[in-house]
Amino acid sequence: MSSLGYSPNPSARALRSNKTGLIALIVPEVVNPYFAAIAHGAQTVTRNAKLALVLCNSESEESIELDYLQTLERKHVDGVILTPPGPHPNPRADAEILRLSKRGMPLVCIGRRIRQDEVSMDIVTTDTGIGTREAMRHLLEGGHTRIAYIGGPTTTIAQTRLATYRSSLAARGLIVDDDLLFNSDLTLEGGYQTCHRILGLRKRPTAIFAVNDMVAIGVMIALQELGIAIPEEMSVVGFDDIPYASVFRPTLTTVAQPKYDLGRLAAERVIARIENRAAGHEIVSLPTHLVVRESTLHLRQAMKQNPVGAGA
Amino acid sequence: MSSLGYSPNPSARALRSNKTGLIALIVPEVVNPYFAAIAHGAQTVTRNAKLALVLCNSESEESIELDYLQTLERKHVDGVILTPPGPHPNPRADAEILRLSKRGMPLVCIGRRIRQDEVSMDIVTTDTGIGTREAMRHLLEGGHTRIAYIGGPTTTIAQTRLATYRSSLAARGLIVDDDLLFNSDLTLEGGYQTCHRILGLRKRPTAIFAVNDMVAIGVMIALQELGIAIPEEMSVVGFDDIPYASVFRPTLTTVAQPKYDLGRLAAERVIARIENRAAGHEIVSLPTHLVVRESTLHLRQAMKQNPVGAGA
DNA sequence: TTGTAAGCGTTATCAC
DNA sequence: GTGATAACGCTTACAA
Repeated sequence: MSSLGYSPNPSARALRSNKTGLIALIVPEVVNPYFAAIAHGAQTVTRNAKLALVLCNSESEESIELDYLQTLERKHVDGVILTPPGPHPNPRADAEILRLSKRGMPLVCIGRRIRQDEVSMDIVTTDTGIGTREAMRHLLEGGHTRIAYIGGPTTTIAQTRLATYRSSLAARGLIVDDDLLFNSDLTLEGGYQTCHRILGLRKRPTAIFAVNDMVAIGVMIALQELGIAIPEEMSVVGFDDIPYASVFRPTLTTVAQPKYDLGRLAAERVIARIENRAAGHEIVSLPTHLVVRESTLHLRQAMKQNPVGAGA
Repeated sequence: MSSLGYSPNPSARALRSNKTGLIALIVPEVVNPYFAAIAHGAQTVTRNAKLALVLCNSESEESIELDYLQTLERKHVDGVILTPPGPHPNPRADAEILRLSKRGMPLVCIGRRIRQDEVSMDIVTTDTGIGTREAMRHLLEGGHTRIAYIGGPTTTIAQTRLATYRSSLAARGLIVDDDLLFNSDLTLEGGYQTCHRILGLRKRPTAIFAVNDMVAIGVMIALQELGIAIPEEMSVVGFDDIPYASVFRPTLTTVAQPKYDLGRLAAERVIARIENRAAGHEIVSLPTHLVVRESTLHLRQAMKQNPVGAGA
């Protein structure tokens, strides 16, 4: 019988069982190490489950993502993992996500929150607040009192971070100076330009907290060009801990996100839902933690060099 | 009829037509920006062709790659794109590749050469020799006479590079000092350690040519730790032009490879073969070019600072 | 030109 | 428990 190389025909099986064995992963840019790491995590899980991971790269374009959302259903994929599409929250795409989810498509979003009241939906995200607080404490204990914050597009996550920034300052009795709040897109160039705006301030900060490692590195490039010493004259903190963070000099202090696990858990969740073992929708939140490197003054150094808080 | 939302069932269609609409991409590590860029290129093409790209990450492990090679046939993918599996050429995997190809599976290899005499096979690769020669000319014109070469595992590509290194020196009447030839694995750490070995030489070189950007950056990290100025005391050149090359400081002079196009052309070739328009197997070679950045002395600088060739 | 029937390979069901 | 049969939805070939 099967002793001589028989293997079942997956198409026939798919036709009969209504299961294609395909899981789609939609990302804005595979080339971004953050999303590559998510893909890696998801791929490992699907491989072990003998499923195929279909890679969908939306090029950060709303129209392409929307197209995928529509096409994938027709392709009869068994499930979809969706990571947030670039900066701009997109109402049409959101509507499509809701539609898919309501039609019963196993669908897990990574790091994105659709309005919670409206839908129940599977979400895998990270504890942004905790990481942000840890980073702020690190800076505050380093003696900084004027800390610039570079935010990104106004997503739920971004709002959480900003709120934590504010409350961390308040908890120390410090006043939030709105002049120190900036916005940037999530690129190197964005960070570079924003840094120049920050340095134009009358009362310069002594530290910059960026929403993202790429932005933080853009900031550092600008600082280096201007001959401003990192961390002695300006400390910098990022978010994500992408590999660039430890390759750039000085190495970047950053809030690490468990990128690989984000992908892994999302895939596991999709599979659970496909196999119908999944008690309702759920939101999973993974821990973040601060990785202290060279771009910030450590407490002891700070005490030596900046007894009270570095002046501008 | 189709006016009200009908869409054909892909499984039934696949069963009938023996075409699943799936193309597999096997890479060692998606997280490596070189392979991520290839994936990006391939993905764009498959999207336009309304096909699905199945991502297979072998974790640089021979056993996993082998497993994919076997499983994908059973999954009835329409074609396979294969990028070289890490450092060690693997006879068993190579045998499987040949078997697949002979069984008529549309299969394109990126940057890897199976023994040419033995099989005809579709290959998309780059003009390593030309890029290497350009880089060597840049260094030689910069006044360098002692140039260390860090090679990787002995693949066909690596051999081409080394041969070009030798002939470039010979063309200038320079003698190849075998003490200046090193080997490293293709990682940051590999470059870091090899750099220490290079600096242990009695007669130090004034330039280092690394097989790969990650290795080159490892070299630069080691140099910086030891307080050796780049490029004044040591020039460094890499290969690939991954994004890290322009983010690291000093920015890295490197031979750019058209990574995205590698993926794009490979996908186009697979599709051509699937559609039976493909006149025999072919080898496509894409151009490479030198990107001069901060890690090497430019000609004019070199003349000022190193009239003849920097002494050790 | 339009319509009907058979078959792709699996799985599930039903009768034995 | 074992073995035949129907049905999944499409495609294509052939007949009307």
